[in-house]
Amino acid sequence: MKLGEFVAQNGIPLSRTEGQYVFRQGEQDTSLYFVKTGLLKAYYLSADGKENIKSFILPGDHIGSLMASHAGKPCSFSLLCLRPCELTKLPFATLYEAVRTDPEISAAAVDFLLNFAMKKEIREYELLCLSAEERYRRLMENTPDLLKLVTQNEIARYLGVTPVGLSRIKKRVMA
Amino acid sequence: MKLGEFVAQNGIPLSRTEGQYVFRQGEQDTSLYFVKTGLLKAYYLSADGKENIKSFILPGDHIGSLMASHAGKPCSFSLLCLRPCELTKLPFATLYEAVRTDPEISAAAVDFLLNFAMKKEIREYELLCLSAEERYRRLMENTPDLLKLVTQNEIARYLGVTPVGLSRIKKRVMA
DNA sequence: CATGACTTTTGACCTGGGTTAATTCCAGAA
DNA sequence: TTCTGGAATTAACCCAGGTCAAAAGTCATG
Repeated sequence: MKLGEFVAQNGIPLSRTEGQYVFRQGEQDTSLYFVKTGLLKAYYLSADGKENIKSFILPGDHIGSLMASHAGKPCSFSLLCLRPCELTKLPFATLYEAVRTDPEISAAAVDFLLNFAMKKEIREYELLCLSAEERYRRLMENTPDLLKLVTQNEIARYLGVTPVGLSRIKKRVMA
Repeated sequence: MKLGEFVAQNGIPLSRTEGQYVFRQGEQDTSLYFVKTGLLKAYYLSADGKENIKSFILPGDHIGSLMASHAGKPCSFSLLCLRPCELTKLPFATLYEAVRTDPEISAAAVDFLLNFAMKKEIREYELLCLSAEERYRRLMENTPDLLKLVTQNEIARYLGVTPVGLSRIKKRVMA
């Protein structure tokens, strides 16, 4: 993919150890991050201290705060490394600039965004239409490997239930 | 916006009366629709007959099935007119072609998709992190006019609760 | 004014998942 | 092998919202 080359040439390598943040909710971070190795979680922290996990980010995936990069607002979520990570950091402005001047990059960006939008639609569908149990079943089918990489606590926060709730769902599903 | 011109020049005008479908879940429809006037709802129908409303589409908004247009799958939701509608239909392939050849269109498409992705992120956040009551409060604040355009039944299905549930939430919120 | 056909509200009851707190399970350190 | 601290399970209790069914609005039409 042409976009991959662009990122490799214009991005800045970045290492993070387990437990380090890439950025925190409320901060201003206008870069995109492409994951070479490692594992991260993007999560919202509510005013009353509840954590909700937006997504897990695996090698080959990418992440960044659209709110911060494109709308000039603070990041609405935090990005934390669950494993040591090798990332490539690309300032959003660099890509946005390239979109205006390089047609090939621009077309690649459109593809990139189309895929991104489709993923978001699927997640929206799952949250709107499926029960927590159905979401858990889907996760088991679609990304069973993820279940081994993160704690059940985190799976729960990703599915939109508490760890206690997920434990009950598991029992029910296995029976 | 440059994209608006492109749509006006390359799109096909389309009229629909209240109650007519633009496309139905399961069909193959690879066009984007830009709303001039009217009101539509995009909704999922589950196997057991439950309706969940993905979004309401107002004048100035746009809609289309990414799954169908970009991934070659059938539409995952239906698009129904709640009022007589004047639309502009633009085959996705036409736009996609233009993206490859016209840098200006391409850049506009990137902006378009960025805005789209941001909206999706907000909805994802609301569904993941907020209770039905909080979602209702937000809706009242952000788009109070919508409450007058559609039935409470439909508002409920948009918020992810039943009409009965919403009636109770309303009572609670007003008190 | 009366008649349907909705839409909304209410009531009774049920259930999935939240909350809190106590256990039980580990896996790694000593 | 034994500690120890976090992860997961279990139990008891609670509540938001679901379901079903009845009642009460609402409103266009004859």
